[in-house]
Amino acid sequence: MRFTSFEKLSILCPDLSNADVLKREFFQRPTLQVAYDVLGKILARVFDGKVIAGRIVEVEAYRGDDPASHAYRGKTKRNSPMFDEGGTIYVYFTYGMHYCFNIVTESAGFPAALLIRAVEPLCGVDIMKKNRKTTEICNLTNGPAKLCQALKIERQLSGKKLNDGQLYVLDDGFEVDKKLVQRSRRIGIRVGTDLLWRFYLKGNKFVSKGQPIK
DNA sequence: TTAATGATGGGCT
DNA sequence: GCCCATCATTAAA
Repeated sequence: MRFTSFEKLSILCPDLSNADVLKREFFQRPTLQVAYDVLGKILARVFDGKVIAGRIVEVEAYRGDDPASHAYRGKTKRNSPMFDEGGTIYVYFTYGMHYCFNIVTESAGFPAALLIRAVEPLCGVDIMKKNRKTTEICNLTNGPAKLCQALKIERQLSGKKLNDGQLYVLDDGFEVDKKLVQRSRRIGIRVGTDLLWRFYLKGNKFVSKGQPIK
């Protein structure tokens, strides 16, 4: 299945003109496996007739059996997308001002998701600069809330499906050097800090610095 | 280092 | 229902 829903794509985003949309089944697998495999894939937002996209370079896994997960205490209005099938979008609002974007994984009824923490800008950089109110490339998408701002990912997408007109995950054939995939503890949490469920591409300048181990 | 900023949800009545 | 600590962050100092 090709990413053909937007005709001007090849003009605006030459790198994506031949990219494949990842099948729903890609996300309906064990969360940690998806976390590993999704590094290097492309996150593409179609908004206002334009495409904004970046390559995924840092993710964190959150599972229902994990105390750091929003789904740990069961289903609520906010976290209900985490209980849907893999390939669903989960966006939450936090700290009174930020959105964070997650890709739901596993099968329906098994709550789990991947927090996308950083992408490397590929296209629509001028739009990203406008959305982020900065011209510094390296400050556009190097954080979970930053990339949401850059790609205009907001609450209304939560619960919707990927690859359905608004937000896509694509494979452009880019091969990740698997030796560069690193694991670490997750960032910004108070519980579940022992789990090495953060995955990132070593040396990529959009990846977070990380947190000291206490 | 800390303020910004408000939705969320757990605990209680 | 009400209360209020917490929060998968960011930018400024």
